[in-house]
Amino acid sequence: MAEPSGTARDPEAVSRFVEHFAAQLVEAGLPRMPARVFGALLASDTGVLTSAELGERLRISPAAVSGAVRYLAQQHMVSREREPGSRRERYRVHGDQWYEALTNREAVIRRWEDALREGVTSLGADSPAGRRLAETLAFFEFMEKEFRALMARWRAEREERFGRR
Amino acid sequence: MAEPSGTARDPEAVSRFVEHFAAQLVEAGLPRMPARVFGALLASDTGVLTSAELGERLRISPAAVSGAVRYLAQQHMVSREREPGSRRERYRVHGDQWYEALTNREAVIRRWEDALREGVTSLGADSPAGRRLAETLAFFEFMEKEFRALMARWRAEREERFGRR
DNA sequence: CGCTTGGTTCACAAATTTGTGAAGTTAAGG
DNA sequence: CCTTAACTTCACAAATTTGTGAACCAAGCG
Repeated sequence: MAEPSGTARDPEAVSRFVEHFAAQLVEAGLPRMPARVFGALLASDTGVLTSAELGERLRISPAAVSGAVRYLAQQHMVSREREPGSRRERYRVHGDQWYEALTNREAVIRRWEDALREGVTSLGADSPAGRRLAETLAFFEFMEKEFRALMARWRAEREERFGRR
Repeated sequence: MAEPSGTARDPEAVSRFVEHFAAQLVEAGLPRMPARVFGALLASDTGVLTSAELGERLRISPAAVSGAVRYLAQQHMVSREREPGSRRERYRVHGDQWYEALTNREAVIRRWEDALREGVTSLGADSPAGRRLAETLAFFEFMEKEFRALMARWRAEREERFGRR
């Protein structure tokens, strides 16, 4: 009932991919369960799964699902949708949304910048250390600016190659 | 003896910056000790400190220093230098090196791409899930390519603003 | 050659994180 | 209203990670 029966795929193969991909995400710093849940969503045909489906596919408790999706939603890697007229909650990976979230660490970078600015003033802009911090700060500011342009270019290329969503 | 006495700074203020900045890095996924060590190096005037100096400033054991610098060196965030004719080991943050390492997750991305490619074949390039994975893969390939150009632009801007190293 | 200083490795205790079962909460459906 | 389905929250046990002291190693120096 989970997938439109159009494409019957080997669940073994799907699971192998999910676990392998999740392992890479874990290595990159994502907690284990969120990584697996994210992998399962990515590998689902519709890109939407309910909590129950996630728990079943990954063989984890409802509590684990709950924790994982809360984390992912906070990171903007999935969106939750309350299907009206039903108690089922559904989670979705948007084609765009998710990788923006992964790379877009905007908020994180912003806090680094704040800390660096604080450092420059408190160590003195004229001290050698102050200069090093200032340069680092300039780098992040540069990246922040350039990144917007880069994402815009991607959207253009994407639309051209995959069509609009 | 640690710093050239030219700029006498408030060690309190330095420590505050180090801890605050380290906290941000930790939040971004870096382990605690490496983050603190990195902060201490960033905030030092020369950008070079010995193990002993690091241990003293951060109030941590030699073992902790050893572990932290091993980690940082592996991530290419610091380089270790064996000062010839002395047993002292010195650790350095290069102006460039370090932020390239932080952003440049090249190896990580490469492994994501591999996992995604595997997924596309095993789920079928024509299935909806396969198409989603393919699009994700295309995104990372795009980023990888663009990122090189972006770094080149940064080096140019940097040289202009801060002079060559 | 030994002594001594600077670092590394190892085993372990402490702290943190993870995932679970069980109890609690909310709202649909009779 | 009362029942029940679908989560969520909580307390706790298990596993993992962290940082330390202690033993160990390597290289200058006398």
